[in-house]
Parts: sequence; structure tokens; C-alpha cells
Amino acid sequence: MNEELTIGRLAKAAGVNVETIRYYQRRGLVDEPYKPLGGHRRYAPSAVSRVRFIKRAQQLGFTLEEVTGLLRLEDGQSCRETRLLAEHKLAVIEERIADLTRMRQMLKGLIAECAAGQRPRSCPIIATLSANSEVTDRRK
Amino acid sequence: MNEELTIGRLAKAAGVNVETIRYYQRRGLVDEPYKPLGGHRRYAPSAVSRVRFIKRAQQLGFTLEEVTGLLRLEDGQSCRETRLLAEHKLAVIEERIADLTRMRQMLKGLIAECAAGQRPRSCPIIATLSANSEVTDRRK
DNA sequence: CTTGATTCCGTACCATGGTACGGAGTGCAT
DNA sequence: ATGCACTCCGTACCATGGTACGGAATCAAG
Repeated sequence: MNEELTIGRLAKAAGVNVETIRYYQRRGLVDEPYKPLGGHRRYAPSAVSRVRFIKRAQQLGFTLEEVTGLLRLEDGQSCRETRLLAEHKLAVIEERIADLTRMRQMLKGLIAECAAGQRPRSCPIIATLSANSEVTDRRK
Repeated sequence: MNEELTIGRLAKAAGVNVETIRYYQRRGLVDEPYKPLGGHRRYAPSAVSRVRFIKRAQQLGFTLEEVTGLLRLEDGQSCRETRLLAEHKLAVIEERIADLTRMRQMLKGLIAECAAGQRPRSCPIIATLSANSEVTDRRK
């Protein structure tokens, strides 16, 4: 019995499209197995784990380029280096959260003003966007 | 005296590149003024406010397509409609924050495990990424 | 053996928000 | 009036993570 997979079965097993497998191959994230002359490539079952690894890393916020780095550490022996990558990613994510939190604060404030209907002549949101000053936090 | 601006001065006044002005024109966010035959276009001073409006809206998380919608409400008379746009954007931002917060929690936990060195044989981050469980894709 | 499904491969395209390039025409200052 | 800076315009390109297309070859089931 042969446990090897066609690209279609690999894709289905990993929960991605065939085109995605090809794309990962082009990016060097997944090995392209030997192709018999005039035949189709066969993927080892381990390729499924590989693709899932990539998908999980993406869910943690890693880009495909960063995943490439993680895959070089896949043997689990370079814990320190892996941790550094994770710490850097954590810092970036926290920055994004801070950015978004600021946006949220602004929007919440503006929406509240709108809802209060304090300025029926001119929408507070539009007024803020049209303001002649810089966009600093003049409103919290 | 003539207060009209060349595209270069407009760009500088608004703090963006000339190419960005052109790009906004192509997207219909900024009007393209009349061009005298064999001459250069001249922009009204209000174009500066317009570009700043766009930039401010972007800082609040709106895409250029959404900014197009906001600009249609620029007279400030459609407060309710404007507020709906803002509320929708707020919801999207809160979802993004929730996503990122989950990532942060995961990463923090994994980094802590790494630092504790509880599993010297295999890095906990790598082990998690390599886990044989399903991938639940929350992305849409 | 035939037929329908897959695979292969290169290439183009999607969204997003711009940036870069290049040749020709203008504008302004000296 | 000369020369450099600026403008115009179309087009191509950047990153990111894929998706779509299409013709030819191949595989697998009946």
C-alpha cells in the first residue's frame, strides 16, 4: 500500500487549495517531490503536517517569509532562536493592537458625539475630518 | 494674487507625494482641475483640505473606498449615515483587536514556556506548530 | 479503451495604497 | 533666452497571499 498523496489529496487533507500548495512550493515552503518522467508528483504524508505548520504559524501572525525562518528551526533544537522570532512578532502585534486601540477610542468618541446630537448643524465626525489642524489626539 | 497651487505645492502642503495626488485623482478622491491647453493644472486651496481629510480618515482606519463614501457626506448634513459608517468601521476594528489579542495570548504563553525551559528536548513553539490537531481557520 | 477527473506549468490577475520611470512639454528665474 | 525644475501622462512595479486560466498530458474507473 502506498501512503503517498497526489497534490489534490494533499491540498484537501491540509485544508487548502491545490494552487496554494503550488504557491508554497514556489516560495520554497513546501518541497516539490520528484516527478517521474511523464507522470504526476507524489507527496509524502509529512507534507500534510508541513502545510498545517504553515497555516498555524499564519494564525499566530507570522508572514510566509517568517514562516520560512521558523521552518529552518523545525527540528525544535533552536529554542532560543525560535523564541526571539516569537518575541519580535509579539512586539509587532502589540504595536498593532495599540494602533487599533487608538482608532477605536477616536471612533467611539465621535460616534458618541453623533448620537448625542449636540451639533445638529454639522456632523462631529465630518467636522473632525475637515478640521484645519493636524490629526493628533485632540479628542479622546 | 493667485492662491492656486501646482500639484507639487499641493502635495507638499498636504504632506504627501505628487504621485499620491495623482493616484487620488485616478480613484476619484480628488478632483482633477481644468488644464489650460498646453499648460499645467492649478489646484484650489480647498484641495489641501481635501487631501488632509483623506489622510485623517485613513488614520481612523478607513480604506480609500470608504473615504469615497465619507466624502459624499462631507457637507455634514448626513450625520446618521456617517455614524453608521463609523459604527461599522468600529466593529471591524474591534474584531481585528480581538484577533490580535488572541495571537498575543498564544505567543505570550509559548514564549513563557520557552523561557521556562520546561521542554529542553523540543521547543514548545515548534511543538505547538507541529501538533497533529486540526487548524481552525477564523480568518474570513 | 474510453471518458471524465486530475495534474502540470506558465502566466496573468485580484485587492490595497501607493511608488517609480521615462520622454516630452512648460514655467520661472537669471 | 537659456537652463533647470517642474508637470504631464501612461505604464510598470512594489509587497502580500494567494486565485484563475488554459491547453496538454496523464491517471483511474468503468
